[in-house]
Amino acid sequence: MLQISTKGRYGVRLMIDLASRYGEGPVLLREIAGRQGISEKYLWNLVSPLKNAGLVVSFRGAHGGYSLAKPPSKINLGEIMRLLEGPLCLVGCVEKPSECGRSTMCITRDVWEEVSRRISKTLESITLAEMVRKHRTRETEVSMEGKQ
Amino acid sequence: MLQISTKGRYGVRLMIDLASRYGEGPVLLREIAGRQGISEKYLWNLVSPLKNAGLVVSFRGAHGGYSLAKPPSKINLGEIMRLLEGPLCLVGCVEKPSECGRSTMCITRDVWEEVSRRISKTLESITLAEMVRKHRTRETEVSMEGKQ
DNA sequence: TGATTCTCCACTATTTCTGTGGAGATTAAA
DNA sequence: TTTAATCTCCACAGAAATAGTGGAGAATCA
Repeated sequence: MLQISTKGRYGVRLMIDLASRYGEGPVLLREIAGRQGISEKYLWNLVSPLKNAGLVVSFRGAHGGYSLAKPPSKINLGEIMRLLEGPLCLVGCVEKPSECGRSTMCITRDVWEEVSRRISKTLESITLAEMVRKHRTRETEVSMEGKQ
Repeated sequence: MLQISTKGRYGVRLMIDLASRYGEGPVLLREIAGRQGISEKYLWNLVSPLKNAGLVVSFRGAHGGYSLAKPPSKINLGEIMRLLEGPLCLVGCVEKPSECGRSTMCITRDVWEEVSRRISKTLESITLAEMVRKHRTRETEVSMEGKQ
């Protein structure tokens, strides 16, 4: 279906949640789970690869939790998606030259790679900082509307 | 994994195969299957929706087969992919406003829709005619190399 | 008539997705 | 030191999608 999975969707929301609390100390998975409506257990599956890749840091024990490892302006959606969804590639191009035996295939491959490049480029151009800023703007708009 | 399925990949190859024989009468599924290395049976699953959508026409009985319903220059990869992979949308956006209850979600949706738009635009800008032309160019290049 | 070819429904095996369970390790605070 | 909080990790499982097969039947041409 060419749809991204919940891993990518939830993972981005998780990171935006963390980004909007950057500098305020560790955030509990439980809190994020509550705010985002995702089970704490499942969240761990998402935060784990992000931690291994060095995008977030964890603190164990009481008053522990997770924080971004760098400022939100230094993290883009491309790296998050790549960690959670795998290579942002519409076909298994990098790893399997075997698929490329057919000449017709090679022509179509050019197309898939072009599209893949554009997806990567688009996602890499968006940082968590921008997402947080947009989010706050929208929140303000919504609360203003409510008062009219 | 953000990968397109064999439906889309094989389907495009199927259509390029038909396009490169446009005007030469019906083409047998069996021949396409042989050339493309795809089972005849599975090909039917791909050609069926393309026929229902009016992109190809079929001829039954002896000397039957399939042909493009329009010139290759009038068919683009976007419509083929949409028929075989479903809507070219990274999230279930059009059909489910229910998913949109969360405010954070809405911010991320903007991103997914932007990327989806770019994917559509890219694929819609490429016609079968161009693919066939590229294919022939590459074939020539390969045969030239072989003679040196 | 008979061979050819498309048409269509239904079925299955495999893989991926979307989670869940539970035991254990680590740490902060009382 | 004890206790509660919290992350860590492996394994399992149900559900859905993917990829592909089988076989009977209908239409057409020679």
